[in-house]
Amino acid sequence: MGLGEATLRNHGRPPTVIDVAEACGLSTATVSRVLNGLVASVAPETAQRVIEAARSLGYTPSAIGRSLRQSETRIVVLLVPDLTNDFCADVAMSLEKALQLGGLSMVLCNTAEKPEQQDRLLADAESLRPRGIVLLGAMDTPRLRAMAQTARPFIFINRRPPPPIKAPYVGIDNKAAGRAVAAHLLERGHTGIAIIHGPRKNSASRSRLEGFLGRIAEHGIDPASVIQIESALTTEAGYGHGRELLSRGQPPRAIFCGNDMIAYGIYRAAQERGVSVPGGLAIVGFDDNGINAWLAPWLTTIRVPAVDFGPAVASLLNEKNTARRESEVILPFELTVRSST
Amino acid sequence: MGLGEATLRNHGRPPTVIDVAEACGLSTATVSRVLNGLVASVAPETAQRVIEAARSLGYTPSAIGRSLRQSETRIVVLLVPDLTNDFCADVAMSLEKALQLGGLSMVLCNTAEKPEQQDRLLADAESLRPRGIVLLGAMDTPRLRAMAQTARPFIFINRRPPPPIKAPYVGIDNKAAGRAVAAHLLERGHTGIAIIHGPRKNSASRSRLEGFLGRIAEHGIDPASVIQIESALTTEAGYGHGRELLSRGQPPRAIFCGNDMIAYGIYRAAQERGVSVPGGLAIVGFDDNGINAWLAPWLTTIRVPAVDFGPAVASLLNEKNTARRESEVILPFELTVRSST
DNA sequence: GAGCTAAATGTAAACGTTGACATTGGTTGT
DNA sequence: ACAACCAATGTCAACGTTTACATTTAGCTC
Repeated sequence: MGLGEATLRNHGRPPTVIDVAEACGLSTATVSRVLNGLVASVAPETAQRVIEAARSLGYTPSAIGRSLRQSETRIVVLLVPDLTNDFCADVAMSLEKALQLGGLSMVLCNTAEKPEQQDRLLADAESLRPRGIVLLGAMDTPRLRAMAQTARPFIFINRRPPPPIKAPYVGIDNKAAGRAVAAHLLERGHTGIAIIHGPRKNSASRSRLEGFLGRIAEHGIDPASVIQIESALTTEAGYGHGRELLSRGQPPRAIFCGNDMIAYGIYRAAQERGVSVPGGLAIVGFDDNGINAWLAPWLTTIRVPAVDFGPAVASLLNEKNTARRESEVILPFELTVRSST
Repeated sequence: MGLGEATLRNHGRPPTVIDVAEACGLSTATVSRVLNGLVASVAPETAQRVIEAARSLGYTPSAIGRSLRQSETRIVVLLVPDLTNDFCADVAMSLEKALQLGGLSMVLCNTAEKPEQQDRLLADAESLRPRGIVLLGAMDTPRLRAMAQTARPFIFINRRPPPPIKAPYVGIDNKAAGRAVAAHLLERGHTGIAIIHGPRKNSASRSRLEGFLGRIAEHGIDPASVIQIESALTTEAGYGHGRELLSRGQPPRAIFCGNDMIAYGIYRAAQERGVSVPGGLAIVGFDDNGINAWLAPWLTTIRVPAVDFGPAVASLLNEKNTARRESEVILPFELTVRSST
């Protein structure tokens, strides 16, 4: 049997194009042509012979060999800050799906919001020579700046590339979203407002804060009267800040959270202190995690179309000269009003 | 400047080990030795020269070249059925973390529980020549059987390898878990029991069902009186079955769900019909998603240590002869009793 | 100082694939 | 009959890295 033979000769390694060529008495070039669908210049019965030989040997082309020859892999690297965050998971899944359609594979790495880890992962990514590198929630690190000058396509999601770097961006209009939340809270007559936002280093957090405070100011309220807290984007952090805020002499009556996770934590803190929502405290989240529909049907939040991010990124990657293009895809958001405001 | 020179010569491609060798006037062998930490047989000042040249050129070794030479990549492929499921996300994240420590990268693919898609992805995975292939919730497909005979390490999570295949397995004792849930419900005096389980094709679902019914029978109840429903493991499916069950003339008074997602759906259906939990209906989930602590603090469920799966899988991958070894890692589960029972 | 050893470095082949170019043999046009 | 062409297939180099083996050099010993 051919299979045994090849296995033997290759010392346990998978069969190569040479094995297939020998098995069907043709050259490697012809085998390659057939297997890559260049059937135009191959006789039909020859093609058939190749296909049968490949099948009987259980041949699968080596992506390594192909990549080396073409000096290009079919891999895209995605860096996320936290996969347990629903939003990240949705983006990751939608990107993987979109890439699958184009025959690309996705390497997923978790930066855990740690700059050093991001740099380590960027180095690993670089050595993979991927088709592109996608950063969800990028941090401004030395290696990022260094690598951004490369020809390799970089795409930023949710947080814009740090200033000197020019690269495509996919996200929403965070400033407008911040304004929308402020407008909503003001319209409902809420005062005593607090905002628990993400790291100021991130363009997304900054823009939301800016939009939010801007709208507040327009309404004639002193933005300085708004309690501003910089926080990690986790339930635990939200819960901690919630307890602290609610134990103040004059606790806030409305809180705008950097994401839904924080909002969950705040909600828990409010419940524990017997503060009613929205009567005693209004809460607004951000992202509208898919699970909200089932488990947090009370949460007013900004719906971000996470599953649309993947296709948008994939199509940017397929464009020519993606690297140099400073294109932007701004996706629509939507204020989802529920009972927490 | 060296950088410009190399860039020019390579026509925009990243610098290679040859560029570095030329830049420091040494051979590629020496460069390779230094960069791979074989410092033992290289003079210290020579090593320094190499390192500086590499740095000034911005050299990053190509994983492709290395892989080709060593006919082995540093990639592990993980196939999951649904990344929006918290449990899958936790496993994926913990595996990625564990692999990172060993310098491995993780390619993540979504099978969406579709057999054809799993087979397509398995073919892609094979061509990547990964260090190992990890299947979370594997389906029994032709290609899986074919590939399992390969020397390449396969590891099964949560669902055992389909019978003829021998491969390492990481999971919990599903039968015991099923028994534990039954014991708990019986102890609380619940009758009129239903079970909404995952696909019967999967060993995990089957074992749970078996353990559950076994324990019921031991209690003197006819297992045939238990309503059994095979279902997809999603909130939507749970909600649908919940509505149907609760609209029956004699609705069940206790439901054991295949995972927490289904339980969320059931809960919603119960709320909508005004059925109290656990008074009118007891609900038990499975997995204990991390978000439960915050958003579903009412759900009695089996806690599966998702974040321990990654390290367990990683250590199996690092063992020698992983492929042939039929090892098993059975992780502990825990019945988390909350107010839904 | 010849002979030996060990340290430091160099040489070259191999990994699997593809595609530019070369070759073969047959067919058409004049 | 000869050139020109076309279709089908083959040859071979290149992609970037690592490593077995070869070579050089310096430091010893007797």
